[in-house]
Amino acid sequence: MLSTNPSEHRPEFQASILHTNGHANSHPNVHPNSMDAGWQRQGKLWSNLKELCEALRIPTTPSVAEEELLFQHVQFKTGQRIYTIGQSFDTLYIVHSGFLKTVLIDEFGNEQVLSFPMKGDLFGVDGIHTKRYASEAVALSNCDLILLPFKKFTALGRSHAELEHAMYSVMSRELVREQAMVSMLGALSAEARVARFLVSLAERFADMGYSSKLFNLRMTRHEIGSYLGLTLETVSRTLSAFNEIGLITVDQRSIGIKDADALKTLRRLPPSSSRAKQVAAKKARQNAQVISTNWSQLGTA
Amino acid sequence: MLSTNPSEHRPEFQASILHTNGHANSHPNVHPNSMDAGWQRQGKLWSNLKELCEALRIPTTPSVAEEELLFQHVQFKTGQRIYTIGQSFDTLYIVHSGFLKTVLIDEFGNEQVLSFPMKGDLFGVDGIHTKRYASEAVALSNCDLILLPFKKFTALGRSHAELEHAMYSVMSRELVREQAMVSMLGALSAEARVARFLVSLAERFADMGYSSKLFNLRMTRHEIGSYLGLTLETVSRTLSAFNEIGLITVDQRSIGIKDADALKTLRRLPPSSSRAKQVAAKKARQNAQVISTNWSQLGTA
DNA sequence: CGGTCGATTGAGGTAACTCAAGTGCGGTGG
DNA sequence: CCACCGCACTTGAGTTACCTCAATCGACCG
Repeated sequence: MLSTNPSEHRPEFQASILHTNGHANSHPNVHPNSMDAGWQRQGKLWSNLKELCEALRIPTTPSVAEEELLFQHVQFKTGQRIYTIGQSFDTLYIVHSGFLKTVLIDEFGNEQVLSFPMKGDLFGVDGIHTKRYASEAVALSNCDLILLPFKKFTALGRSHAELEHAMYSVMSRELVREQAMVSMLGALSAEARVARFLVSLAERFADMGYSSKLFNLRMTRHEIGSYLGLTLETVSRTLSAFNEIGLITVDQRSIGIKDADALKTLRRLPPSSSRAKQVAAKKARQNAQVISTNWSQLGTA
Repeated sequence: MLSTNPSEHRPEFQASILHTNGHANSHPNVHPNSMDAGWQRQGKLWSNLKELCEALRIPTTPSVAEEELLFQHVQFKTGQRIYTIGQSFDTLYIVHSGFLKTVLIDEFGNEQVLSFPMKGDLFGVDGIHTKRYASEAVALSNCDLILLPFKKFTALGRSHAELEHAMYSVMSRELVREQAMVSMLGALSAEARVARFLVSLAERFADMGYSSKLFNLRMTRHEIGSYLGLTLETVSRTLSAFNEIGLITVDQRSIGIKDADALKTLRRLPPSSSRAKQVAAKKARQNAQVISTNWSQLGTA
């Protein structure tokens, strides 16, 4: 069991993995509501099942609402690690507020960013299979996370049949996201990747109740590049190019979306594993004008 | 039951699939719905739970061995599609024999290969979330698949508690595989990707009881390229290069592994999102002992 | 035997990388 | 307070790894 001491508002129980110097760097940022205020007083350290389901955007049924099980929260400061590769797995995490990254680290110490979990996202799933985390999670801002011990997770599936499906669904969702990522890395140009990244971010901010037109990046160019399989210079140049074309405005970490539609459809000439022979050729003919239109959009740069 | 709903996306196509019966060229007029009674005796068309678990390499417990539930098999011939994108989801598939590919198809009809399922692999999982398959599966050879209706799948988790964990584990395994894929596409050179692909194939063949030193590719250069985010020409050139260096032998689809170790460690100068400098340095300071441990472990290689 | 398809190989182009210089911000110390 | 320094970011110039286009060749198949 976890430490069950709710009066402890500065959880040190994870100290073993958290020897990071805690510079309490509170971001000066555009928080419309509720975010940083989420864990106002030291009171809000636990959530019930209903709140957990709401966080994960899972439909709540009456039986769920009645469930009295409580789930502990835990706070992390910017730069702190939630878990490291190889660490023994026993709990999943749900982001209640804040921003994180999950990374893989290769044999040379190079980081590869895998995802940027934020409010409502579940992470830590990669630890289930081998009982050890396969990646590393780091807080990009102060974070409030809901702990979901894997044992509780599976038990929930058994006690609430309607939840079991949701469990699988959430994991399936993650898999689809990874597939989309693979597809992007395998087939899209640098500009298309950055464009899609921005659109995706905007949509996620919108889901969270923030502005999708103006927001602050929580990650560096280097981290974006790592996520997208590009160098930080390419990311920077691409953002500058989008800025010149008028698709966005850029000022350091602050991004303004000016032409979301153009960003969404931006593609450029199929650069890699494109050639799709018969079927592709047919459809390419049908869509010929679309491609050329996109070209001209971007070609004026 | 396999999608026998004529109002689905590709009614006639599905129907034709269902009529194909790998080993029995008779019964040209059999209805999909009437399979169970008629075909059971013609060889291995059903598996029990124990066999299913063995196929998935899941530990079998006594209670599993006693389970009398039967799971239907279905055969597909080379080139046939198992399901298509957007098709209503209700069953998962386990490869009993044969080779397949799963692909994503973009708006121009270009294929992006996501995986090459073979014996023991589970696929179709991406359909759980939206209730529609997010990808398309195609047989690269004649295949024998075990049908695992999702309802049965979840029910198994409930009736056999020890299986529930296995269910999540299998899905987690898939997720880790996708992560490795993302990492590869984001950070490795063309040669390293092809090398790792060959090593991975060799290991999977070994798992299946085949030779890991000499095997036939079941996919084209184009499909390999699509999978690895490369063009078919680059794949071909890289294989030729490996051949000249003596790492492998190549003759069309036939591959002989000559120096597995060299293939495994082949990397080349970190080509993309590598440079770990600042971020790594910062983290090194914060978590000095942890990181340096990792470095010393691997840096001396 | 011609037609199609997959694979190989060459020549040339270019998108993205590498290296490098320079800016601006934020923190720190004299 | 300002000088300094570290870090993230921008921007430029040169390089290269991979893509594109294209020709050739062999295997398979009706």
